[in-house]
Amino acid sequence: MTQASTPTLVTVAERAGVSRQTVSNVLNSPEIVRPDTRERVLRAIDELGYRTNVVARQLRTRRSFLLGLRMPPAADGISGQVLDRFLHALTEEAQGSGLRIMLFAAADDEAEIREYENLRTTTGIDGFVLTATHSGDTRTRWLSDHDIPFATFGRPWDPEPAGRAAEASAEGVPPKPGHHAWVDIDGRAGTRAATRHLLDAGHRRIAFLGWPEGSGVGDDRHAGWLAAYEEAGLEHAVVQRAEDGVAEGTAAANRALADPGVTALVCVSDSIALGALEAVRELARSEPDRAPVAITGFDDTPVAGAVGLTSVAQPIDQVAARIVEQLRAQIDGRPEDVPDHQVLIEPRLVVRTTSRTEHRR
Amino acid sequence: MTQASTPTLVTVAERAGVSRQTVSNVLNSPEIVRPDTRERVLRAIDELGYRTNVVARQLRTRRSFLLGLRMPPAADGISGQVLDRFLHALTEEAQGSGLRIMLFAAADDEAEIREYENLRTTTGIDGFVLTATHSGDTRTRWLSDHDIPFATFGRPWDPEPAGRAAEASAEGVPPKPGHHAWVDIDGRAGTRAATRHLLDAGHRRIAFLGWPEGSGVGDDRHAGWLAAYEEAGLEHAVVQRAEDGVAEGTAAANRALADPGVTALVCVSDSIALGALEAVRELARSEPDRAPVAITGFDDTPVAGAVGLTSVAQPIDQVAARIVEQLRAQIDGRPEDVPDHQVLIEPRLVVRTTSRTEHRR
DNA sequence: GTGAAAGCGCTAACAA
DNA sequence: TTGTTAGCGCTTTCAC
Repeated sequence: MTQASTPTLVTVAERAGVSRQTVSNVLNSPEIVRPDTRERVLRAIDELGYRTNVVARQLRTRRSFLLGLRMPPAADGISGQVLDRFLHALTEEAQGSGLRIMLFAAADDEAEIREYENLRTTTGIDGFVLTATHSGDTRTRWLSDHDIPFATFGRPWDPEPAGRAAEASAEGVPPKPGHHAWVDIDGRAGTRAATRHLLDAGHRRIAFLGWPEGSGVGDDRHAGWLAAYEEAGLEHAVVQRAEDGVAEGTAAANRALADPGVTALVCVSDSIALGALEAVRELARSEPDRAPVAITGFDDTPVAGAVGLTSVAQPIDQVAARIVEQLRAQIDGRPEDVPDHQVLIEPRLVVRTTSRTEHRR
Repeated sequence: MTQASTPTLVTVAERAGVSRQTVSNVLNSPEIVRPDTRERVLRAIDELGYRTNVVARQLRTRRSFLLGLRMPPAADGISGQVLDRFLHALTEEAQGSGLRIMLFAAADDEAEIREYENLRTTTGIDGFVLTATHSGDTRTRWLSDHDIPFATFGRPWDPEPAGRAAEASAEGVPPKPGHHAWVDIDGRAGTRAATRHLLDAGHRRIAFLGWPEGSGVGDDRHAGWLAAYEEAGLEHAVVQRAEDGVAEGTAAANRALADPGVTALVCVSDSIALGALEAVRELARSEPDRAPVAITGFDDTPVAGAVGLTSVAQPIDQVAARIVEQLRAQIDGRPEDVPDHQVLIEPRLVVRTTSRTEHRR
């Protein structure tokens, strides 16, 4: 009766002439085993091609080394690309740390929370990665309350809920508003760099093309433009707002360029910037005498590179790495080992042709 | 001693006053259990909030209901978006069929195969979804040889390996070259529709801007352009080839437009088409008298919608649905229940402004 | 340092 | 129809 099936701990143990848990020890606490025994066991493992069955281990240890991620609804915009890259980096980074990514779908936050519970009790998932945090996000609260490891790509955008925190601590519940692990890109720093870059080139009236007020990400980027102006001791110029999209960008740019003094546009996204590019081209055609208008985008999507758009690049790889790091520490029960629980990563300005027009007062 | 921990089959059994096995039966073969017992058990399940532990079940049944998917290297091009959408549709579709998607990373096909083996013996993954099939693909062969369920998004692009097939059958190995489950978009039909659309509008010299010869997908799309010309009984015009990319598209378009008779461009991808759009605009500026040039792209990416590019839309949702269907059948051991083992899905031409220029001979 | 026993939660086979 | 027995492959006490 040949042992044709895949080898188990017992198979290895028999071969090495030891007991089953000695093999287990060699695998999990090698330092506890005498060197020569260890050597013998390792050889048997190698000869048999033994691979540990993680399902069995999971049943025993209740740890799956699985991370759940909701596959967010396909973004219409060009900016959806960012998520794609994040997913890729995350998969790679997780794999490097012995974790796996499991995808799931959910229609909305409420459904997502239901799925957390489901995946947790059902497949024993160890933790979750959240994207697209927004103000009034109920997911982080739920996960915190249930002591489930998680980290978010994106800050908590809520204002500090002083009222609730006070109330909660009165009831003895630890107030932890937004005190979860998160990693985010410093959008403010990004647009500030872009705006400075344009100010340095001599531009004085730089319009900001943003999203409607109220989105955390959008407001953050707007703040960077403001900051650059304040730091330069200048008065800020025009702001135009629009939903994300190329056509919307064209319209917003046209409104901004109605002011004849405007010589540059800082855009909240590459989609908007692409639309602005269109508007600027049209302007160059209709008013050949007007000074060339510089443009910067945000996200550094492939299209930006393609059309020569100066843009703010998000170091997605870093984001993924830190998220995995934080999650791994939480899962291993040593969250204190990761000093930076909440990480803001500085983006990088990638200068291309659309901002290369020098201006002097 | 309260039962604070999550309920198990035993907990439910005790509550319902039956044996563990009966509860299991209620869950897995309800028709075998007497209605009133079933009712009682179900009530207990409900009251206790019991959820079956899939890990334990998996250990016993050796089935994980997990599908593996390699997260492909982030595509630089705009066309990468297609994959993003596929991933989303796949996740949703799989979830609807009780399957989950697990991601993994691999540097190349060889590493991917190693990971198949790894995931298989380690986490007991049930099957794999492959993307980006290409000629000389070793992955499908390996999976077939190991009897591992899988389905590919993309046809096998190899020529029928007559020699090897003959040799294999001589040795008694069933020759199954490319006889695995696959779903693909009919690229040929797509470009054919695009070309016809332009021919119907009166265009006669329609250039094809393609990728370098040798890629299955690219050649397939090229074939559609040829077919439309042949069906129309006309002689085909210019072909220009370039690597995928916006700048490359501009260059190729310029080469094609050097022929003054060319009035339309059928492009192999949206990236190329976007570049072509740029070239056509420039041309309109430099040679205002030349007839407007129509353009079509391929993939119907968000950018296409944004700039008004006529493009061929891939029904990704359908692809995902069929793939899950096939995989589910294989996993359940009833592959014969899915009649169409190999599915070619017809894409849809989305007409926008870039092809709206009417031409008469 | 090593081994024996127990059990994670479930289902497949058989017996009652 | 229902219950009993056994075991999936692993790790965690606890003796030795």
